[in-house]
Amino acid sequence: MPVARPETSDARVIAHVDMDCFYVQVEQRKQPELRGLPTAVVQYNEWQGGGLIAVSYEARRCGVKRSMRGEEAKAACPDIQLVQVPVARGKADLNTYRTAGSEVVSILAQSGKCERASIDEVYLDLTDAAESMLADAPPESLESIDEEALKSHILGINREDGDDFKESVRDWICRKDADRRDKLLGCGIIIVAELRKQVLKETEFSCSAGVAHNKMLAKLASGMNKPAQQTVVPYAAVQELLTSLPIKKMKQLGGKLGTSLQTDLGIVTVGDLLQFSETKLQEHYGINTGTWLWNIARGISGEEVQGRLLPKSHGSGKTFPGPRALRSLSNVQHWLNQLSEELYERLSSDLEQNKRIASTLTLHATAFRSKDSDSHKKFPSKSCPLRYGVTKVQEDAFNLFQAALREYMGPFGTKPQGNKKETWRITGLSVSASKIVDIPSGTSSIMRYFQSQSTIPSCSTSGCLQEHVAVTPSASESCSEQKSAETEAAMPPDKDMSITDTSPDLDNSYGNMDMVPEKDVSCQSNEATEFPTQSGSNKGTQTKTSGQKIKEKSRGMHSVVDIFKNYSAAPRSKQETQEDSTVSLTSNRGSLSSSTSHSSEMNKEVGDRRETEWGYKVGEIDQSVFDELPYEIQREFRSFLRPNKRPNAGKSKGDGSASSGIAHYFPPLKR
DNA sequence: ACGGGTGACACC
DNA sequence: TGGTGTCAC
Repeated sequence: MPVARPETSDARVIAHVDMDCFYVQVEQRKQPELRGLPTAVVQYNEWQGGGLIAVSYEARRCGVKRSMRGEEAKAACPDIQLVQVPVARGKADLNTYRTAGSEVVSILAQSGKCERASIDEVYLDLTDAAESMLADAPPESLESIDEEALKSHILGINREDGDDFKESVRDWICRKDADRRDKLLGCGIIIVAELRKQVLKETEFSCSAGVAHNKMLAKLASGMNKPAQQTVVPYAAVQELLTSLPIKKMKQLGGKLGTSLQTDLGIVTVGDLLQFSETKLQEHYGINTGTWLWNIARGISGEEVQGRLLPKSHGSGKTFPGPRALRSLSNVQHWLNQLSEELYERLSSDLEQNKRIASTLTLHATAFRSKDSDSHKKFPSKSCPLRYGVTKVQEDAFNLFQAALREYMGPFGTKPQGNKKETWRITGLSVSASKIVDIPSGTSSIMRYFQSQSTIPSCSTSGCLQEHVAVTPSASESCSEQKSAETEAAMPPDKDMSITDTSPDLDNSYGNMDMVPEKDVSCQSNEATEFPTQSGSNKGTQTKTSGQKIKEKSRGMHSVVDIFKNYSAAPRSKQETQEDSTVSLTSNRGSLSSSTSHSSEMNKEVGDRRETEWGYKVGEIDQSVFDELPYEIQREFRSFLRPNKRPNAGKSKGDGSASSGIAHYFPPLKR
């Protein structure tokens, strides 16, 4: 699965910045009295003291390790301070850590291309910055070198002898006869040291870093001297570093592939790997992975730093181990509601802070079937278009679950196999949102994407759009009677922490699956209109929530989601994919209310040519589709239609031309 | 059948 | 595609 990326010819300067026991630091910043004490962050304290997810270095010295239980940690290190992960909606809530991670990213993103690799890790491409420094103010010209930079570990430079190691570091950095690549790394050292100091100053978090010519080596280096230190891999040190390195230490080789290398080919160290020809490796692992392996054995990796500061998906999940497994639909629904709420909260802030909307909702679950044969059949994951609105996400998630459950339990209708009821247990649930696209920034997003519609070369005609949209799937093919009242009543106010599932189990049997209709059924959402499921393609997610919507879609309605999808498919004008370095922390750059004079001018244009220039008519977007828009977009849409009421109407001419004729197509704002 | 909750990515 | 599997922190 790793894929080979040949090294670019020019030497790059890549840094990997890794926060030291990040969750612990976040908690210690919140509670400074914990600083310096052996500390661990733990979640779910009920069972054996909860599971550790971060351990301070003081605690590590006591022998505490990640993946210990809280009680073990206490045994190993009686003084350890255990801090619990915040809990919301009955599940771990990692938002404080995400936010803290964003703080760091927004600092690190200032100096070059930046990739948020995980919640506490960042890659930086400092090539440009290093080259500039080399040109304008090379290290040898500086009268003093940053003290932090002088503390760097430079592979290949002996650091043991005495306390003049800083001198040797200085010498290395300033060597004027050095290879250009080394000079660039020398600049990188100084830049990274500076960045780390800035991170420490502005966030109080310490971090470690690796500086090298590619991501793989930088990543390797960042872990070599922790905490709060940085390590550099000069080109000349690569071979020595790698030859004795166990392959399992290399990223991507920590799992099955690494094991296979070891057991099938007898490869333990990268040096061993070096002995194998590229073709030999390809024979065993395919062309891509083979080449990739051959390359990394030589320290070659051309993987680029992706300019991405924001996640590409959001997910919310929870496991229900052993005795806590979910055994009833109503309990599953309850938890899906909780997960969906959290997910939606995060989607909302992504929209507000980053102006992005997600378009796909996916449900994952892990399950077991108690009786019966192939019990390791996987529970299928299912996805559908994401409709904005908490209850919509909740409904869709539940519908996806039911569709998947039917598939999982088999194509038998409502009858149990034999006389025993076949039962299921759910041990893990998660909902996630993906395919996140930027909304055209600033103001008038709606108009811009309308405009973009007419400029998309390949797929701008309404015919194409229509076809695309006509069968916009949603989660409700399996749309069951929601029986929400019943469910609500049946659901005990979350006593879930009790060891067993205490909720009623009435509906846990496939024999009782009448509430998960196999065939068509009337879909009772709020506006419940009856409709037939599409006959042939009973394939899971092919129908719309309401019959009304189906009808209207087939008349040529357009889903806003599709519009956005098409928009994002068009070449963006934005040159670099790197977002603003102001990420989320700086809570928002102008909410939609911050409009510009641009908008009024656009409005005028819009007023007259609405139906001719664009591939379709504004009025063709019906209410149900409108409802799928994120609330903020609805709001903007509305202001677009009624310029006089636009938030900063002051600047607008507000000719009102659109206000009467079109506005009635659109319902009151709904959340 | 506890390493939990999240994420990215390659493959088909 | 959407769905699956792997990997990592």
